[in-house]
Amino acid sequence: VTLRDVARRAGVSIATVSYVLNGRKDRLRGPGPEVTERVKRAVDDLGYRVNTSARTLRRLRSELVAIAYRPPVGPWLEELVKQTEDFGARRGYSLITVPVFRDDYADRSLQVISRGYVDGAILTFGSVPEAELDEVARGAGALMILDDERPTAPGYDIVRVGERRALAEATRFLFEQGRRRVAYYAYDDKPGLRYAGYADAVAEAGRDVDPSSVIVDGDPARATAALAELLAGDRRPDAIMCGSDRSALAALHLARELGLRIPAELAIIGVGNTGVAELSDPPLTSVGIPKLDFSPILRRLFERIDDPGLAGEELTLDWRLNLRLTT
Amino acid sequence: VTLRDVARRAGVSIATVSYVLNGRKDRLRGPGPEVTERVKRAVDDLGYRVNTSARTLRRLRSELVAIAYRPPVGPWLEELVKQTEDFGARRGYSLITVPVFRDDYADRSLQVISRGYVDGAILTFGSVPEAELDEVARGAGALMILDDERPTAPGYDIVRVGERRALAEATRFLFEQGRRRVAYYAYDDKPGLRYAGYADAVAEAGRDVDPSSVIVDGDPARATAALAELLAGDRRPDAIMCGSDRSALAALHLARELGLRIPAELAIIGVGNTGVAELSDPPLTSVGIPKLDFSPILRRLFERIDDPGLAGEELTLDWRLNLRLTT
DNA sequence: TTGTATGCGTTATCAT
DNA sequence: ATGATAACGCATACAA
Repeated sequence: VTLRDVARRAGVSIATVSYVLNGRKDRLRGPGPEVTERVKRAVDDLGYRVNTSARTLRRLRSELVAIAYRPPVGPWLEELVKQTEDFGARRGYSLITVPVFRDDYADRSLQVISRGYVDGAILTFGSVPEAELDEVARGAGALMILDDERPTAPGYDIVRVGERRALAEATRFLFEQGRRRVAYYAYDDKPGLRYAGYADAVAEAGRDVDPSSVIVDGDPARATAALAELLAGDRRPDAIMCGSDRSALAALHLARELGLRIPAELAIIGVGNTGVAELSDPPLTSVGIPKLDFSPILRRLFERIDDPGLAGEELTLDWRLNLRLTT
Repeated sequence: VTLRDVARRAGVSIATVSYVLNGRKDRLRGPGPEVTERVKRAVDDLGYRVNTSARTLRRLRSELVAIAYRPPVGPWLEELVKQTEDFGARRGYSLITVPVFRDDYADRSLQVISRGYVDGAILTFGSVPEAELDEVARGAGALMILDDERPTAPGYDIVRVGERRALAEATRFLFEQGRRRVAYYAYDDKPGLRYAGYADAVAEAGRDVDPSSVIVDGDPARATAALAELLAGDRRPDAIMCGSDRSALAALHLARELGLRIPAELAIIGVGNTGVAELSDPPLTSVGIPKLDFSPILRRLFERIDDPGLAGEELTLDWRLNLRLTT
């Protein structure tokens, strides 16, 4: 059922139906109340729904933004999604999210972005494989890329969080506290920027990274087992820099089971500064933005949707150390 | 840059360009290699990308499916998303997900589904407010609704899991084990079907629900505090039926901190039968489908995409009690 | 105030 | 084997 059907039924033209439903740029008021009434009834009777594709084709706007993400999701992403939904709704936009589980499907998953169906998109950390990014970017609408390393370019904006610097800073803090053996513990498949920041600080302190006190394992169960062994061993660390709040909470839990006094015998720092950090017992010191406020990013994204010609800008969402009771 | 630009550049008609890029219904082989080559180069040179809206308008297919969900997400949804991405990819489909945070934005969030832009959608539990469902359904393509209560209808399929029955069964199991005081513990804003199942079994056992041993609180921190108090009190339960695996793990944790022997002094059952249930220490008894396999649902969804006239069917994803070491 | 007619970019049909 | 052309459904400039 299309506009034509409605028009026929209401005894008016297609243009009038469209006018009633969406108004017109060149008119202030709508058609007369009697016509309006007839049209609206016809719409209801027939159960007319606008055809998104036709409208988008005509308007060159879909009023849709997307967030690409790579599972598993954490509270951080959830908050971004929520704020984007809020922010967009006020401007008449809807939000979809695009999960990217596997690199070999990534191009297909991202087509909805790379083929320009959405007016704007936020590509969160790790959601787009390096190899695909150019391809995605050249076909997309407004783009906001969350990435610490990728260089800026004219077509899009980039958001930095300074992971590496922030983790170095946190690790440095532990050394300055007088900690001697600072371990690293993360649920990652392989060491990344966060580990690099840790390693930076270790090197800066004039030490070598001790491989036996670095646990990087994508499988939480295996990682936990390794950590338990480390904590029970004779070269027990007196601090753990963790790759996430989740792993930090697990470490905290383990440490308490072993009866270690926190932070006296063992300091723990997480990453993300998610809500659970504040609520844990004891509250967890964590690296991250103090308050999850993405409005600068969203403002900029919608600016760019309105004006695609904007130069590429570098935004920043500074991560820093949020001290609580585990350090 | 459109097909016309490419055609001009390659010195062929737009029909030929389309032919090269997508084949034709009425031809088996493609155009000659020389033309093909010219067209492909023109496409590369100009950076042509198909316009999704135009294609969808013409084809009456977007090759997109959606999953609507209500945050927070659990492992269950993540697995569904992953399997859908896999399943769809084999059929040339991409997946988007539609988060629905707030009921007052729900209609807007769901527009991408209700306005028929996706060929099919899975509406997971709680993602669509009751009041919106008809509205969404009438505009959508193929629909699969995960819901235990909504009646079947000709336009879509419904998946039942039998939450209420399954929770009653689990609770009954606890009574049959000889447990006397079975508490209920959930991170929900208000009692729902799961609680109802618990209450059914309590009534069936000829008892009254003891309000002091029912903890239903959307805030995990508050809920945990309440449970701690309950477990420390003089009317300590000897079993806890939990509303999720997550809350069950928290209860398990708490119980162990209090030094309770599990399952001798306290039995715990979770819901979801997620991966963590198997991996916890001790492994958690949990209500859910034994293995997260959504292929029957997906098969049916795509069947319906191919043949929208199909009658409404009732699928089932039987939840049952998966016994492990906490009971 | 309402209607007519055009074009958005594609694909499918029919003609060459 | 390739091309011309007519829709797909909608929004708008322009005419009435």
